[in-house]
Parts: sequence; C-alpha cells; structure tokens
Amino acid sequence: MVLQSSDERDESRMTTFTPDTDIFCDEDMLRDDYQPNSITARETELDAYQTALQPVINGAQPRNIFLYGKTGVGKTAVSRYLLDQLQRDSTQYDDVDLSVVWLNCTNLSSSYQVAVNLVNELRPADDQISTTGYPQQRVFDLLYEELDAVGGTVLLVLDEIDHIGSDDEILYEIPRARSNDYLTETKPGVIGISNDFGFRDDLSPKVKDTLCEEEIHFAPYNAPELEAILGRRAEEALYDGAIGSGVLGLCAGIAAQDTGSARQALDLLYQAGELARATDHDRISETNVHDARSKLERSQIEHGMRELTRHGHLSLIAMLQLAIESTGPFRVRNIYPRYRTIAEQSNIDPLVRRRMHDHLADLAMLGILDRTARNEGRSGGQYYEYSFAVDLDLVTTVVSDFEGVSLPRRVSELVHSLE
DNA sequence: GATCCACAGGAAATAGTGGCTT
DNA sequence: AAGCCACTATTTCCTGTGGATC
Repeated sequence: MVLQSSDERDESRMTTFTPDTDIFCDEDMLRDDYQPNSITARETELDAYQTALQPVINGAQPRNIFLYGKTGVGKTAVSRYLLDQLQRDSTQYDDVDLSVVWLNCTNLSSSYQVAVNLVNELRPADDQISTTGYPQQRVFDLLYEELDAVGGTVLLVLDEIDHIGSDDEILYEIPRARSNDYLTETKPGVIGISNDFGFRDDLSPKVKDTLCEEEIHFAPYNAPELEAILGRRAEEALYDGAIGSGVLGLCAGIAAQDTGSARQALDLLYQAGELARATDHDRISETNVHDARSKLERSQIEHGMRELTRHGHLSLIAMLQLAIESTGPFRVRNIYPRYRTIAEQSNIDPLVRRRMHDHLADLAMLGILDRTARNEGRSGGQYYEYSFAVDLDLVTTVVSDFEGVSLPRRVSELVHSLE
C-alpha cells in the first residue's frame, strides 16, 4: 500500500492533462462474489454450523442443515468458508471421503428441476440431460445413480432453496434415499440455504421432520458489524487515505437501516469509490456515498424495468402515457384501454384485463409503481390506484429502448425532448 | 343493518413449447 | 409419428370484500 501525500498529487495534477487518482488498489475485494479468507462478526453462527457438521468428520451419516437469513448476511460466505475447511480437514482422515456439490436454485421452481440440475452438476459437461421430458421418478433414479457413483459422504448445498416454493419432494427424497436402499455407497446430506423464514412453514410436515434437524439463523448485520466488515475489506481494497472520515460509518449505517446486508454496504462503498474516481478525487466523501446510494437505487429499478416481459413493458408504457397527460393516480379502468391501444398499435395481441392487472401488480412489487387500495363504498366499490414511484424521466429513458413496441406520440415526444 | 358497487384475486381450464420414449 | 411429461403464460369463471348509501 503506497501512500502519496495529497500535496504531491495536487502538484502533479496541475502539470499533467490526465490526473491520476488512486482510490482502489484491488477493487475486486469489494465485489460481492469475492470470497473472504476470514469471516467477520458471525462467530455464533460459525460455532453452530461447525457443530452441525461434526458427524461428517466422524464418518457418520451427515445431518441435514438449514440456514435462514436475508440476502447478504453471510450465509453463503460462511458456508463456503466452512466447507472448504471441512474438505481440507477431512483429507487427514483416511475413512472420510467428502464431496460437496453446490447448486444455486435461483431459477428453479420445482423439485424436478433441482433434481435435473443436480444430475447435470454431477455429470460431465458432455453428458447432460435435458430439463424436461422425463417423468419425475426417472430423474430421481438418475440422481441416485450419480450420487451412488460418487461414494463417501456427499453434501448437497442447495442455495436459495426457497425458490422451489411448495414443491419440496426432493427435500423429502434425498435424506431418506439411503434408508430406502436407493443408495448404498453414498451418505448424502442436504444443506439448504434460504432467504425466506416463511419457507420453513411452507414445507410439508414430513419434510420438516427430516430436514430441519439443524437450523441456523443468520440475523441481519447491525451497523457496527457492517463497519467492521467494511473496514477489513477496505484495508486491502482501497489505498490508505482514500476513505474520508465517516464514510465507512455512513455506508454501514445506511445498509444496516435498509437491509442489514453486507452486500449492500460493500456495493455502496464500491460505487462511492467509483464516483470519487470519476470526479478525480482521491478520497471518498460522504456526498459520494449518498450519490452512490441513489445511483444504486436507480439502477436497480432500471434493471427491474428492462427485465419485464413484453406485456409488462406495454403496461408500463400505458401508465407512462397517462402520467404524461395528466396527474395520477390511475386505476385499472383507465390504464387498461390505453394498454389495449398500445398493444394493437404494436401488433401484439392484448391480454385480458385480469392478466394485465397481474402485470401492474408486478410493477408495484418491483417498486416501480405505488399502489393504494381505495374503497368508495356502495356507489364506487373498491379498487386500486397506481402512480409512479420513480422519476418519469428515468422511466421514459428506459422505455425508449424497448424493442418491438410502438410508443404513443406523447411518450416519444418526451423521449426526444430528453435527448 | 341490509344492500350493493367495482373490483381483487383464487382456482381451474387451456394453449403452447420443448423434449423424451416407443 | 403419436403419446407422454413438465412447465409457463394465459384465459375463463367466479367468490369474496369494505364501506358509503339506502
């Protein structure tokens, strides 16, 4: 870590055309996929986790473990850290043969798909099976076959397992595969990682019994913990002196208040650093952090809008058109006809009102629209009112990139005026 | 207190896609 | 080629609801 005095640098800046500002020495350390080699502020969880994994070292049938906690509270990081350790330790014992299989279930909505992906995870890349077509039991059979071929103890880490929803068949099957004689060579263990506490209650009773032998809860980080984590990372990621006073505390404070997620805190610091660099400062200021925050919020919303389906886009444009013409809020009764018109002009078959309203509800859930329930009683009935929760200009900019839809006149006028 | 508005949103049926099996 | 299988997005049908009005 080399530190230039800021005076020296100011001088050099005056004499060169491209002033070189140094904020990051290794910015990768602030990315959320970076795997730290030590864990900060998760001692209790580590202890509990370690105890739960003890049977593996003893060569016994592993316990099933469930981790709960919001995103960015260290579930995955702790798991990686501990399982690496465990694998290293297990090589010391001849009779312990440990394999770990990771599967992120983010885009998997059923047990069937989890099973298929596990099989593919275990198979070589040139011998994958397709994600549809087989009967369910067939896929389970394939899975047992692959598992048994591995032998020893196999820990299946199912990250984001709550995405499979209520279809928890596979969580029931795997733990008992051995007692049902589907497996003879392999002792399987399931480690489920979930963002959603509610997932536990949605599990069918038979799964609860077997799977929830060990439950470890990860609480959101509080501000001091986040600051400790940031401090440790920043030490290596940023140059000394690149952090203005109060910056770490501010990042930690914002993140603690909002989500309690280390990821958010790290993102904030990283973005703030980028902003400082972009404005040729060699020190991150609190203003940078505040700006980073709104920038992150914007880009998250923007991403949400871009990822919508075609009809989501059409619904968004319909809302935008109304919002340009008059001040809201608007109800489905107003939005739907606009939506129909825009769809027809774009040569897309419009959806029925019922379905289109689902898309509006999606928009509200993503934080793009605000939704308020209204009830006007006998004469008016009850309905929802929608209005934009975000800047119209931002929406307009994003909307102008949509392909295959023709924008209403007022909307495209606004697009041009922004350019 | 009964009525009734205007809609929300659940549930089941249907369409359509991609892929396996025989 | 015909019959399955899983899955997603949608349509169709319908029941439920809170509160102003009768």
